[in-house]
Amino acid sequence: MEKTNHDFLEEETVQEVARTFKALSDPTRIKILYLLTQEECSVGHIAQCLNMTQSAVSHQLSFLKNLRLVKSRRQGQSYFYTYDDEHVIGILKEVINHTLHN
Amino acid sequence: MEKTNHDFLEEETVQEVARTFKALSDPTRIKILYLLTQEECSVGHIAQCLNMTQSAVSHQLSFLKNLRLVKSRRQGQSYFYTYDDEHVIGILKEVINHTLHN
DNA sequence: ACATTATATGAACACTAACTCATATATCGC
DNA sequence: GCGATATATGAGTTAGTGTTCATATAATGT
Repeated sequence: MEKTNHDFLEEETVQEVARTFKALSDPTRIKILYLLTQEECSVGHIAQCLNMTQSAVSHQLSFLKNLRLVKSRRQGQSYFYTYDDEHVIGILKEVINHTLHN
Repeated sequence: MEKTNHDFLEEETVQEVARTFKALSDPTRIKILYLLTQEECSVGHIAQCLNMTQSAVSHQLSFLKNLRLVKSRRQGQSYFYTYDDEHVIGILKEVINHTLHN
């Protein structure tokens, strides 16, 4: 096929798609998001569940929040996080299931 | 929820899921895979279409081949690549469409 | 107001990843 | 066999990523 006959994605589109997948490409972030599919979690709870430092978890949460994949609400001294992108969570679950059944 | 009541993924599963998403997290690989959804391509053709060096494309193809996301056949001096994982291509298309319609 | 608890944030560090450059390998036409 | 073409591959470089450590911010209980 000639180059001119191909369908090319806009550079901006490619970048955005890459960003989405990148968010899901780290084991820690996968674990965090998977936890959040089960319940709203505080930072400390996540850290405890995943055996990670508070700081490491917080950094990743702020990463996910920038991409609007999670959101947070304050309650007293704690922040509670929930996922905020049904589509991305759906993709994650799909790949997890596919991986489990292979 | 108590930690013991959560559902945790096997470490191996998480790693594999992360690998899959990582494959899709780079703009170049996205472009290559998207091209391959349209037709079987030689390395040179891909390089020309994407304005990249032969070497850069070849490195990424070998990356994708290691994960069995693409396969190649030789024809004369050329190698022709096709995608080799319907599920991953499906995920890619889904995220592309979702990105386009937002 | 002060100590405590929970979280966020910035800097530094180690590790990884993608590209370039040079070169190796393999096929083709002659 | 030889030059030309197409691709693969290894080393080196540079940019990016995830963690730790130290510290800042903010709410709570006394």
